Amino acid sequence: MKQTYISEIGKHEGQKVTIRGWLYNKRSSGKLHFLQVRDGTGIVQCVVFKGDVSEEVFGRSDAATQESSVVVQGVVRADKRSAIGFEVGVTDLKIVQAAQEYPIAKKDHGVGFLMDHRHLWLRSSRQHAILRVRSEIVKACRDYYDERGFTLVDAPIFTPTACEGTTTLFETDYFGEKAYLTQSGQLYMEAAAMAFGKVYCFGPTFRAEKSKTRRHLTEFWMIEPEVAFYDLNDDMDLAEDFVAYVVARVLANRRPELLVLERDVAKLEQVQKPFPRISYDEALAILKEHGVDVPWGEDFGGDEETMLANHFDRPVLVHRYPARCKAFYMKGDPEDALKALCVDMLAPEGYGEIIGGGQREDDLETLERKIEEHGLPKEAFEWYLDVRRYGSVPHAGFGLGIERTVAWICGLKHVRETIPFPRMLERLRP
RNA sequence: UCCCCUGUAGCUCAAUCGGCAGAGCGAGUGGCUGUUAACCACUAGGUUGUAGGUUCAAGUCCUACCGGAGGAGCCA
Repeated sequence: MKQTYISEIGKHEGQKVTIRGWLYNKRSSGKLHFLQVRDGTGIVQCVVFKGDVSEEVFGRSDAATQESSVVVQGVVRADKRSAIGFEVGVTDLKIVQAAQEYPIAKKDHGVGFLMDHRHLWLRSSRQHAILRVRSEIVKACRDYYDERGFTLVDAPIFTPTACEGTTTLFETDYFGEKAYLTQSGQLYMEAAAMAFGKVYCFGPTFRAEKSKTRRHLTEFWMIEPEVAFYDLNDDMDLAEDFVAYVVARVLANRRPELLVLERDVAKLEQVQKPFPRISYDEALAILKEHGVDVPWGEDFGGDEETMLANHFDRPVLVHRYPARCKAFYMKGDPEDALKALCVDMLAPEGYGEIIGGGQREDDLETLERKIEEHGLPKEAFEWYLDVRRYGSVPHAGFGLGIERTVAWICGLKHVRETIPFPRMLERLRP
């Protein structure tokens, strides 16, 4: 008999179906066994009544252990007591494999234990919901650019040089030469934008920073659009429209998962265009109102970002930071040489920076001077300078960190749950 | 790299002033025809992270190391 997925079970009321999955939990009451069976699309209660099945089937049901793989046959019936409105009256049960004693119990576990068992933790309903939201976010990101004439141009993972300095990169041996795992595809996207106009890349990036916070991973995913002939304002328009679109998609397609996560959906529904846009100088003024005095030229710490974000009910764009706390390729503000034409987007509710980007320096001589000022080896950037030698145009782009975005939309305390197998300062396995 | 907390049964935790290592969950056995982290009864389960030290006596105090957690800094 053909397999029926639990998500489709309501269409089969009164029919005999076959469900293949795993035993999520079991309760029993003498002659009745209540098997909670999950198949990846949902969980359904399968009721085994001693009077309805053979001695063998009832015995197998009695002996079935948590997370054993099973094939259940039975009749779908509506039941008001069920969370999904239906249950299955079992007629036959086969055990594909009888699971050993399952390490993850129904009650409390510490984070360390759960992270050690991440490969099994993925089966729990909460982790399941988070990764379904992540999947939707990734799809929404791709759809957004694909539907707007962008071309996906994948950036390399192995890179010969750092964007700026080598202290935060993972070094590898590349046939006797030093290579680094990429920390951004941006420089390659700039070259690609001059070929295709509108491009994006989406892939993993790596940072060897010894950061031990709820917002950091050593391996995380980033989507980086880059557009020829865009200035800073175009860039901010794009970032705002993009983030509003992604949030709307999750609200449209993943509400049940947000419910499982007990996310305050009203806060997400407020994420509508336009987003507030403030300059770095205005941000300093807001911080001062809250009694925090950041000297001009300093970057914001986590507390300051949270304070700024809490000032608004939706993501806020902060633009024109001091040039000295930004990368060499950022274009200087023509109205104030001390400032860069850059923008960060801070997520609400203390989730921090989810986007960083800006307009790039498009003048050859200025860029050469900046590379020198930053003490970077010019020969390594010759190919990048070529982009300015042959038909340079104003252009801009940004990078959005997927994990911080997932953490924000799901309302999670820590980014470690937003990626299937997180890589962190003290954690490489499983 | 720094600061702080922490390590006791498979898991989550308790153990008063340094004085008999205990509970819940999970597991096993038995019971129960509507359970929703089911419930009830019984059973098993321990080199208290490791190595030293102080003491009549250390899970408890001290030192070092190892693991875990939170925070800071770092962080296109």
